[in-house]
Amino acid sequence: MPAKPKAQTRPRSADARPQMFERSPIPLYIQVATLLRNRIADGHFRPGQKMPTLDALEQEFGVARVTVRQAVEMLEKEGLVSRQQGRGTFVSQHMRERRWLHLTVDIESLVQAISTHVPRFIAFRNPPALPALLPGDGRLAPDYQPLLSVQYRSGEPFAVAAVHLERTIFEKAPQEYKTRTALPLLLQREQADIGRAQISIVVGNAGPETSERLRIALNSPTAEARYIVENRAGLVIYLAEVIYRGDCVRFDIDLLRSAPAKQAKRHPHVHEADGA
Amino acid sequence: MPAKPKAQTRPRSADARPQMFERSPIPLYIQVATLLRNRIADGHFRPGQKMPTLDALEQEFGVARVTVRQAVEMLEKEGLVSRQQGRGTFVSQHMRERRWLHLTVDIESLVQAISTHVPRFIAFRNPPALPALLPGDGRLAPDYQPLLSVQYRSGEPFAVAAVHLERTIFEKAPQEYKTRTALPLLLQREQADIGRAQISIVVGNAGPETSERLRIALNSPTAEARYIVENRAGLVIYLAEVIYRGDCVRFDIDLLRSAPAKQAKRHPHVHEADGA
DNA sequence: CTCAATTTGTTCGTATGTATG
DNA sequence: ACATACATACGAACAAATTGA
Repeated sequence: MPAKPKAQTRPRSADARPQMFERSPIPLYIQVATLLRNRIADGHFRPGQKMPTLDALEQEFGVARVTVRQAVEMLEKEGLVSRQQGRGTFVSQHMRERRWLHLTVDIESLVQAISTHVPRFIAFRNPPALPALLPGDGRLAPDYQPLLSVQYRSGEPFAVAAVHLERTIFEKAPQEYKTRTALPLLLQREQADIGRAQISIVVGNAGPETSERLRIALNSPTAEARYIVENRAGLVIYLAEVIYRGDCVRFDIDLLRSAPAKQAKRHPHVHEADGA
Repeated sequence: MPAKPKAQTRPRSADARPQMFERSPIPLYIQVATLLRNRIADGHFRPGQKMPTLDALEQEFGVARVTVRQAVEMLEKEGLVSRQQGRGTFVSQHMRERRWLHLTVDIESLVQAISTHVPRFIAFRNPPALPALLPGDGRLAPDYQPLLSVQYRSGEPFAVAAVHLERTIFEKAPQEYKTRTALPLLLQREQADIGRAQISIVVGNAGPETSERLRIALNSPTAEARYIVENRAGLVIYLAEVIYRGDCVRFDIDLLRSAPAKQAKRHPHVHEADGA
């Protein structure tokens, strides 16, 4: 045997990742696939267009040919591209509009949007915990009715809602609250006594139950919206955590309070009384 | 000797994942680590408390001992837990408050919050593309000045901003716009002529440049906020895409846009929880 | 002090997945 | 397609430290 039958191949430790990918533990080919998928989604690659050659991609990302090939293979299985020997890889579809859920965040628009959603209520044994209060929030009532539901749109689940409704308000119309979305009902029935309504939005990641119910991967990104409604006395009468799939939702917020005429009946807060 | 010392070992194809983890291509031990980290973050496991034994976790998640051990090892390297042979694993710190950037989304609060941020401007060759307009947006001006910056907080980058400022407005005070955050300046200088201001927020994932600039993993979740400001004639004078780290930001929105003067008293504009 | 139970640490063998050239 | 290297994951057995009886 010669000293070096195939010379100094020096497989660079097989996984010394290119800089670009180094911060992520996710398999390389999946990261590459995600990059390419994003380029299709944002129109960088358009339907019918030829994708860069394997060589080009290999060059650009600094990965092995097999790796980028594996990535393209994923996209083909998803139906996003089609490959042809000798010709190249072509973008087949425009990705269907991902962010189809547009929530305009003011009270009327929101209520209107929410009323069109279809909730399926879920039985539970251990009632879900109340979301934590933030500084500036009002005080808690002694008892809340929990209501768990999954929101569907054409058969696909897109959000899970864990609602906590102040007990006495729930008791006023339990059958309604148990079958319909609570927020529109609440605002309709208690309109005169609403003192404060706020949403807080964070980017989260799906836990085991959520990922199961939304049929998404564990820890995939979500938008968590925490709704809080207080009456004029500063009592929290509604506290909900709604977890949306991160990839389908958009929140639109008007920065200038374009106060429609209706909002003229707004009532000022009276929080000074209880030492805010 | 019992009948089956090692019996039917049947190594179940080495990676036939338990149901719970099946939807994710991420290595198992990292998924488990994330679950445990979340439990520490949300107070399910408290500082000083003993974590479940390896055996228990192994049982709960249906993974091998070595795997769960690898997960705990990650947490130890992060300084979240400490392990002692023969005793167990203990939660060492309360996780520092992750979401320290609280953006109250109304124009005054937002401007005030943004003015405290420290931008470092970035040179660029290819000017960044204009974010896409949405239905309902105004019309575009013929020319915009792009401004790229990274926002820092105690040395850590938390957002990248790609601002497009209408050319003639930029030319009125180029030096100022090149050194300070544009939005507060703009609203101050053009206050009388603002016709519309809106934010749209989506959950996104960091592309190559963003992940590099924010020093986060490629494709890790982000909050993308698209700011648009139009003058009274419906001309888009400011269009910005700000990409925040997904794990540090919270958006607070008042649904009842009540009178700003009083609101200011109750909600401090930005409360930044102690970062360190 | 010893013993046993508990709990983490270590190692082996095997199978498969990822990534390179 | 192949040879190579390393990472991931499994199951099992054993070693070492801690605790309490």
